[in-house]
Amino acid sequence: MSDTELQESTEKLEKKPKEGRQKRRPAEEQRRALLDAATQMLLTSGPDGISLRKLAKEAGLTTMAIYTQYGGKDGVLHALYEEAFLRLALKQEAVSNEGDPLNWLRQLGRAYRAFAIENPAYFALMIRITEPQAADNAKTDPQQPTPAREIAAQRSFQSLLAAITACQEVDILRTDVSTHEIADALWAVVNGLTSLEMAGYYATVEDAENRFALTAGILIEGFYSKNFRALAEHNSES
Amino acid sequence: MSDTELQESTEKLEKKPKEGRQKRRPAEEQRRALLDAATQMLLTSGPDGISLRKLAKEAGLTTMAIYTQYGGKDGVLHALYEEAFLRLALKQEAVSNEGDPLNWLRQLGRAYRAFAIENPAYFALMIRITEPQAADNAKTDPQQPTPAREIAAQRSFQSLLAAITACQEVDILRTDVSTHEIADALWAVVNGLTSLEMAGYYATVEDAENRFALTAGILIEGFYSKNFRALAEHNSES
DNA sequence: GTCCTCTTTATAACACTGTTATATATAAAG
DNA sequence: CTTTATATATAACAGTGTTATAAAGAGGAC
Repeated sequence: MSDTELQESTEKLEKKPKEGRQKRRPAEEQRRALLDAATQMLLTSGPDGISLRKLAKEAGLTTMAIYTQYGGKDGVLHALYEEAFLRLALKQEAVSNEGDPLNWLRQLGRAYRAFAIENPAYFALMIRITEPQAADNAKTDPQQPTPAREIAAQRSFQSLLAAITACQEVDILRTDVSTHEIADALWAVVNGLTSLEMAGYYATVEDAENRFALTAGILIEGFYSKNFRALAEHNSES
Repeated sequence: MSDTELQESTEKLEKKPKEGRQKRRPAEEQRRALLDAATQMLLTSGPDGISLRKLAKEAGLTTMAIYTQYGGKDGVLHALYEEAFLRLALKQEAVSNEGDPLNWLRQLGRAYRAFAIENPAYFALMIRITEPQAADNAKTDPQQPTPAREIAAQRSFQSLLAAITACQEVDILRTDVSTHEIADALWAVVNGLTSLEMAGYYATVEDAENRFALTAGILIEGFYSKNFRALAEHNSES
């Protein structure tokens, strides 16, 4: 399954720089038409609502075209994954990185949550990647802890790393913990909170916002450097 | 879908105290045989590996028996959900609540992670409950933020609430934040960290353990009361 | 016990799903 | 132009969950 994805990915990468013109007239057009239909189907019916037959009918093609273009359903979902992570990365990069780096970091967390709220279908798809597979992975190769599809997610992680680094450079955040460790912690918490909210765990939106602000806020404060912590406490007392 | 579950649940509750003997000879036996087969199928093949036809064949029954006993596949999964949360609750309650309440709280978090590692299939099923449904929920009733199946999860939440309350009573944890708010924060973080670990996000088990200890530790410290924080800092300096 | 009623069966059909053979048509290469 | 390889369309395959429908069983009424 994952082998097929990797083959299809490398195959695509090898073909593109080879020759400018594809085999049949509308080859790239088919890919786009297919992906557009899949995107609309995802947004309206969710990840489970995507069917190959409906997809082919919607795009005006046969089922086989999906296999030649994407290698099957997994390939289509994989392409949607990439689109989702790309959109998230763009939203993260749209956050202003000028001024207070701590504010930048906080805005990144809020942007993550906002992305999920604005694009619930994309977020559901992203979560499905990051889902425990239980005993199913016994069929696939047990190694490979970081799948190839995580590469798409790495880009949105760069913004987080940059913001944390900026905070560490001006002695807001601790430097005795690595940037990556802090990023992992913040990402795990923000993702966990957002997932629970999207799953309807919190009764109201206000509840979700409060829980998010409280938990994420406390975690960030936990990574404050000694000097900045003393400064923050001094300001809160005055 | 969820209506069927509720009907099946209440129907079962009304039938049981009515008369001791069921209609056909093996009625309760069928339920158990079905659920045992489903459990084994879950443990060996994961949540997606459960098929009604294979299930019926394994339990020596026809497909229809599943519908009369559980109302369909969702009913079977629902029963497995309950079993999973019951096992988790038992594991949580097995944690010693004597001695240091802060240690009790920490052990509860570790027990949650240990449960996931020991029962990956059950955990995958529990996560599937707590999964964003994206636009799919447009078909079901939009209200009802807390489904009936969460009742099963409430029991394991009680241990967490009790531990936090105990910590608040001896002035270890803050009391200006409600017990439930702290519990929500801790649960979100522990669940988020564990989900990522089970999804293979961390390269090694050591990495996962370190991230878990760091993040959960920092969050708990963030809920320390002023007196306890001062005490803890004093001890660490000596 | 007999009759009636109602639920549970068993068999099969229904409407799907993703995937894969296979033969035809089409494009590129020699 | 011929050959070769790829993409297509059609259809079949092996599944899935769910639902009609008719036969068989159990429970209560008389």
